[in-house]
Amino acid sequence: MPATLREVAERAGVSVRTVSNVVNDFPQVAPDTRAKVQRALDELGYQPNAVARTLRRGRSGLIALVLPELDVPYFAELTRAVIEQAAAAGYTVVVDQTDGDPVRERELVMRGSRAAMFDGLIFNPLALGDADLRDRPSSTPVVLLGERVVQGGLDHIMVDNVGAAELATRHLIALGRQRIAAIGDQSDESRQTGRLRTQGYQNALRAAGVEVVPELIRPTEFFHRADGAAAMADLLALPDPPDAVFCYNDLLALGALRTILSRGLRVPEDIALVGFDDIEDGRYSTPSLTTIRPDKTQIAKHAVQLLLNRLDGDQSAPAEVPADYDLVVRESTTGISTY
Amino acid sequence: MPATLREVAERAGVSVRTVSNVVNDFPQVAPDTRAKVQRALDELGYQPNAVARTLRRGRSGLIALVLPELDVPYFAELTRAVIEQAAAAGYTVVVDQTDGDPVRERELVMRGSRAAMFDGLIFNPLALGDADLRDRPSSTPVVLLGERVVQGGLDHIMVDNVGAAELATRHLIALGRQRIAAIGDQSDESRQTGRLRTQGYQNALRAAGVEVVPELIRPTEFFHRADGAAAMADLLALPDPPDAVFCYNDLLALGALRTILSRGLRVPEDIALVGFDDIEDGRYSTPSLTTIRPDKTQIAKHAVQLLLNRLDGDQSAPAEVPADYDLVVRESTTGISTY
DNA sequence: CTGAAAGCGCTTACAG
DNA sequence: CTGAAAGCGCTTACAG
Repeated sequence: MPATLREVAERAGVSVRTVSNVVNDFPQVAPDTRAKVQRALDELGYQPNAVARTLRRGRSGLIALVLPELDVPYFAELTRAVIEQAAAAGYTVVVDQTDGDPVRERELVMRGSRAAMFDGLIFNPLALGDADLRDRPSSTPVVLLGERVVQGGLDHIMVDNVGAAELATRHLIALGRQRIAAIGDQSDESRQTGRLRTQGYQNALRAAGVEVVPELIRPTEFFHRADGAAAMADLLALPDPPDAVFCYNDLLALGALRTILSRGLRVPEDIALVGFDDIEDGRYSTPSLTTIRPDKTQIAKHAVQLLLNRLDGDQSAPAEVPADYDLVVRESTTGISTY
Repeated sequence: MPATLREVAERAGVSVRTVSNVVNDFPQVAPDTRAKVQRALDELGYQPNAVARTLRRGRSGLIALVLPELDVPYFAELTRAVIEQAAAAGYTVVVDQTDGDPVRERELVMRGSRAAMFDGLIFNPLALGDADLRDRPSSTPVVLLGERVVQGGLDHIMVDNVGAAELATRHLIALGRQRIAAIGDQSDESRQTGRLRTQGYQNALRAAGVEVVPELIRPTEFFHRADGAAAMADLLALPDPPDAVFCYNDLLALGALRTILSRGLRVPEDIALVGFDDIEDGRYSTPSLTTIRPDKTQIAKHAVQLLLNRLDGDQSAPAEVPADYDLVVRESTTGISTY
């Protein structure tokens, strides 16, 4: 059992108030009282009880980051950025994973359960939408990440998926490709990302006068390597396979790359590839991956800042913050230069 | 402000005790009392205060997983496994990242700070060793992961690094390779992993009568792709480059692979490659990666089980649990079969 | 500069 | 089956 404040006070022959003053480094403590208390503190190896302190103060110093999947590199990299930003503000981040499961998302965000020890939440939903989030019983501030459209009056940071997908597709068009496929469309109403990127892809094709061919738009259930590999196999089985593919994230692109190379085809000579996310894997694949790079540091910075504002009592209208992105051109569209 | 138990009690015209009984689903509540209370609960949107509950109960239902780096795929994949195992036991896992920084490791594990709201800790140290962990002031149970040797009387799960490295190296020897390099040695006293794997590598070479060539053993600061790429470049600059490389993790191997391919060399024809960890990236690279596969599910299962035992008051001697592993042979040593 | 005491929001023996 | 009350370990206005 760790020592309590009262035990320290008894040992030092002072009141708990004075011990608390010393523990919290308050200035108005007489030097020799401080020394006496400090000795008792050391002897008993006192550690403040964080739970009691939180109950009393009304703040834990903890914020939760709730993400679909920690082992998706984009989220892992984003997590690193959020942890750094929060640490700079004196907050500790704890991370939780939902697998995009609506039940788990609801449980974590509605905080019915014991997860409710956090001062605030940064939440990237996959399944939950406007309706679910509208009347949370909790007053814990939430900042939303990602494309799930929520009009429910919560701060929200997202990349312009349509614009980014257009940019990626235009790049392939500019390369002179004519049969440009897309991997990652999602028919599921609750998954917005795929739909929005398909929209941008189609916009770009139409603007360039390139025909939109439905069979070149491949839906996937998830955005994992395996999905990309399978979708690419389907595309290669087409009578007239594509000469370029826009994959809705880098994991899909890496899966597609594996399939292409395993058939003895070349990237980008036979098929050019563009991904999305700029995860580290894509910088080290051969060929390296041309991709859309969302500014993860900026996303993290905004998310933490918005949350801190709310914690400070900011009552202003919910913010809709667009995150910057750009196109990073690498070997999967320009070719490998062996040196 | 969320409603409190007392407010619900007043509204329902009962005592807090009765409300608590309803909230916690205790059976001995009269049906109509229950209904009355339930109505008040619903009307006020009552959510129990998890902090107060934890203070009172002495348990939060939260366990912390403290890892060096979340964006290293091995740890991300391990995290998934731990979350699954803990969830099965009714615990929620929160994850924290130390970057192997001794200051952060100490802060989190010694729980000087507000992180101290967890019932238990699963900790993979990088910098902290025996001495540091010996006299923790806290009584929160800890289970250690990884190779950092700790005799301090804590439960500990680790893979046999020496044995696994021998297995990997023997595989390369069996392929007939003669100049087998190693990437990932660590001279730093506090980093055990590299040293142990080098030992296994050397054991295997000696047992096979292959000369140990110091210049073929490359130290790296971290176990990241960039380190592997740089170390491989050094090896290729040697007058007599290796014909095989054992990389101490898959990330190093993926970096090395990138360097090899970018020089126009072939894997495995010119240089065979073996990694360690079996991360998903290595299953989708071209060529796919031969690797040592630690049983991550088993590690997670043991870690959670050991922790639960301690939480249940288990006072037995600290356990040293070896984790299973095996060699997964893929294209980076056997060659790519295009189909 | 320090003490005695209230209270954060729960849970739970103790009565009845 | 339900109420009045103590207490988990802190922090902090209120006195002095």
